Amino acid sequence: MSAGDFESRWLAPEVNAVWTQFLTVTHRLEQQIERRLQDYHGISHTQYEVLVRLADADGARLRMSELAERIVTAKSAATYQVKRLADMGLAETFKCEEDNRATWVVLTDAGRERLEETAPCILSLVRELFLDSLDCHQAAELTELLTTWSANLDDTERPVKTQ
Amino acid sequence: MSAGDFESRWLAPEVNAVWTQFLTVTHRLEQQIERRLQDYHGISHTQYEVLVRLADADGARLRMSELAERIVTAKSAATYQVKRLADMGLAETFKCEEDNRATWVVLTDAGRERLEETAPCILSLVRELFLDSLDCHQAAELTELLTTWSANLDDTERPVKTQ
DNA sequence: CCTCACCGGTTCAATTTCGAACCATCCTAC
DNA sequence: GTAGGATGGTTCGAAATTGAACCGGTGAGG
Repeated sequence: MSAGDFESRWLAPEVNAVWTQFLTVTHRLEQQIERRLQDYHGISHTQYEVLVRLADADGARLRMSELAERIVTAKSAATYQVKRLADMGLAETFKCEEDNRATWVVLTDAGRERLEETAPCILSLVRELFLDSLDCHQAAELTELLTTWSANLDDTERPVKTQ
Repeated sequence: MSAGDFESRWLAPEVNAVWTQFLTVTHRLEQQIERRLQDYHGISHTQYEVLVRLADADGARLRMSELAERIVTAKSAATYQVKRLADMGLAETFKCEEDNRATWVVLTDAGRERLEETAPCILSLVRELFLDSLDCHQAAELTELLTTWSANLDDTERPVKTQ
């Protein structure tokens, strides 16, 4: 087996270490956020993300599909979680007038309140674990990387039609 | 509301963008890996990770707890997935002689074969989506960041006893 | 030796996620 | 118009994950 062969089948040790550590760090990060959110605010990370995305949206409302895309889940998972949030009184749905197939998801007042209650706690954790470690230079570098990765993901998801 | 107050409750827009994009990118990355693994190799990402960690381990075996820690899941999830892999003939368990409570998880020959079959496909995806975008400088920078984050996670998980 | 706290694993119920199948609506081309 | 494909959502069943409860085994202190 040649060196080139090796490289194409497996990863060079240093590169492999980066990838492994990346997986580990992201999972542990998610885990600690999840735990904090559950313990202190009785809400899951996904549910929190829904609140955030709604609050960020124009008129605090989003079509179901758009929401699913923004929280990066299957549409069915979005349906499920929105129903759950509706039960808690934190979100509501109503029919879209322009397109009878579509449904709007809206943040309720209670939802916004809950978010404002929850955000500081969770954001301080994010700062502590993730953001405070970035100096200006690193933040810029990371932003660039994230943008590149994002573009890669787009390309792979909808493969380029090379005419 | 003062600027400082704002900063402590919410995130400055640029920083917020980094965090949001980080979440999005990591989720989409996981999703595409998962899909590729399922479609082409009928195995989940978690199961693949188990195979990888076992193959990396001394003697291709690991205690159940150690395995759970390395794939970053609850012990019960490790038990479940190992059972699943055992059903597929890709892993086996046996009692630990030194400690009657413990169980070893071992990679079988079939397991190693399956891994060698699967790895190139998935690693090429990881390269394409993630690794190839890193030049030397960025790789070094990312490694440093990952190490810092990892340390942060350690600290928060087992809070420092400040005497 | 006991006792008792801790540790390694498993079991269990509850929650969440996914994709496939499905329904209804929309829209374009004829 | 209307047929047929695409689009927005929901439903459903299967699989995975979690934490709590639990069971033995271990090992340190009395």
